[in-house]
Amino acid sequence: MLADQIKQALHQAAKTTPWADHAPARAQDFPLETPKKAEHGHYATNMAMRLAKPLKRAPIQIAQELAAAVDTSGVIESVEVVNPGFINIRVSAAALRSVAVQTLEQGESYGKTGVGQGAKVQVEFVSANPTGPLSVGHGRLAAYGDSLARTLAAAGFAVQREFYVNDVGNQIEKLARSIFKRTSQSVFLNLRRSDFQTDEKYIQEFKRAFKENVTPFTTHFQVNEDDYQGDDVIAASAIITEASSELLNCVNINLDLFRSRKPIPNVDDFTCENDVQREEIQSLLIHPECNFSESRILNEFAIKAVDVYLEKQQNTLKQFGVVFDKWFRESELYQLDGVHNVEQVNLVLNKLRETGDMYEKEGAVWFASSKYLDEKDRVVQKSDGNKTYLMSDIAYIYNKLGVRGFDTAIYVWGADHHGYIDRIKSAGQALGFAPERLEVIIVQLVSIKGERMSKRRGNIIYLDELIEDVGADATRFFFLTRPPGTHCDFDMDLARDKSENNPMYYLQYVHARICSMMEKAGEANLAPDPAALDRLAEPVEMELLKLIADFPWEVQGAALAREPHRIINYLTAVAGKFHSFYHDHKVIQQDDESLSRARLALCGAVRTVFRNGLDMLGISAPEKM
RNA sequence: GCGCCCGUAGCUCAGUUGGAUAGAGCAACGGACUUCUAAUCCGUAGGCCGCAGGUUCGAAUCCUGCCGGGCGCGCCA
Repeated sequence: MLADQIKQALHQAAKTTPWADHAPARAQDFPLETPKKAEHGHYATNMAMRLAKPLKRAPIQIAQELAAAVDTSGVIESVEVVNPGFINIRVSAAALRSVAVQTLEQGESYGKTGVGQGAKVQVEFVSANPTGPLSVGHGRLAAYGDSLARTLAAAGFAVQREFYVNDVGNQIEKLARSIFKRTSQSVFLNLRRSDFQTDEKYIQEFKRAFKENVTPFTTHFQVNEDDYQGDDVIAASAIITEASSELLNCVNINLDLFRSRKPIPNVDDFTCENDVQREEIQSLLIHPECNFSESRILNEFAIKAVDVYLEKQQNTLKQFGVVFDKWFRESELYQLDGVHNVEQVNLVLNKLRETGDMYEKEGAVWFASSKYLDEKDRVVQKSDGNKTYLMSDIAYIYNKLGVRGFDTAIYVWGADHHGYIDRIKSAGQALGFAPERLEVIIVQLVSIKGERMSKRRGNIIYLDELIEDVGADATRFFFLTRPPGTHCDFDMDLARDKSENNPMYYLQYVHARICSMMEKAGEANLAPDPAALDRLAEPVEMELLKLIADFPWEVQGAALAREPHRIINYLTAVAGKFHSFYHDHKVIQQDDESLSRARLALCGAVRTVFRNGLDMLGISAPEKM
């Protein structure tokens, strides 16, 4: 890329100065910036000012020494030293023109660089609990994580996108119980989803019928504060029982038992010496006639519920253009490891016991996270024997960095999780991983402005509703236009706006405009011709070429800073320049074929930048608008 | 109370490891379509960069204190 060539040249020049040993060792570390003002050149370096202090010399002199040594016979056309010590660099027109040639040659791979050196990076994001639909907050996480992954891939990292599924624990049990209750209700009410045209109608009738049938039964199977109360549970219940008549049968039998007031045997009614005995009794309790027990039903519901919600989430994300490479289930960490014949959680637990990072106190097992970054120690195994989510998370780190060998694991979390950063990083350190291998990025929460449809469910809006309302492109655009750390006020009215008020079209329009122009050119038998590029001489054309040259540099910067929003800023700047150029200069000129071909080549390069840039954002590049 | 994040134009926000005269979009006002798409362009107006100190050649950016807003502080996930 052009910037690298400049750095090389400067690095080379620095070697011949009196202060050569103070210059950066590697060319890629040579400071270079792109000035805001055109009169400050194409590139600038503040090297001299940085060295003024260590060298105890006037920066302007250092700058002059460097400037004098720069080879101006290649891509650099001129260097200029300005107070207090800036060195402004201009690139030759030939070098700028060759940028367009490269862009057209490289096509979809233009913008890619090798800084990542193929390092294995995992981006874990969204990771919502499989207990409900995705919200708009998840949407921002999805848009950010996915664009970050695309940007990292373009910068030469080997990226894997992962979604962590919390499929064990209290939340899942709670969900299973809620679905079980809803299913019992539907059996009692004798309602079947298949008798209704849509889920909405079914849910509506379900709620109406339930209200009108208040019996002792309803007090037993009533959903309360401890249950998930959303309508999606009613739908999930229907989906599960439609797919499994066996399970529905069990619910039926359970209801019969309840009606006949036969007590449902429970393992807690017996005294158990130990877990083995407890399990034996549990298995004996399975009803002899129908081979079922309520806890078994709940277990079955839990497994199916996770599948149902996961599939829904996957569909929503797919509509959003986000596809994960791996859906990692927490339960995997509790499966026996074939090599050591022990659960991964216990493997890690024992490992940390040996290093003294885990200890027992008051019947629980604690992680000594305060030895590292945390303010206090945390429980990983409760006194009832159950592991906490933190234990899973610790084992998960080991799985990522130790077992699967990612060089870097990036966690993308919502702001409500920021309190866990210290403990998760502590865990990484306790396991012996270098701190920089575990990154946590906090994405601030989303609020909705101009929202009108929030009456039904308070302020909760689901991601699929948002996508349906404003479209996947606009949704992604508005989430990505801000850096992750800022609070996002989502302007529904603006996002929904299908007119020129919507800034997203400003970007897409560039692409559509060029496509349409290319079509016109084709009719006139004109094609882009890089060989004609030396016809380009207008200042605005050279500025456009310079911007095109910046693309790989911008992508690289966005990837390394984990800030994909920079691509939007960049594309907006290119769009402004392009629209301005388009307005002032006619591309297709019947009486000047070579100029037409040259400008078409320029436009083709701009189009490539937009295709690739929009792709990194996950926003479509329409050919017509 | 403690911790993290944020505070920039009327609104939503950029501002690249500290750099040159702080920028976009929306809203407002005034212009430009017989022309490759006006979903566009050109111009005007709009600012104690929350406040006060400090660090230095140089601060919106780094440090300290305060003010205002968001979030988090469980043997919950």
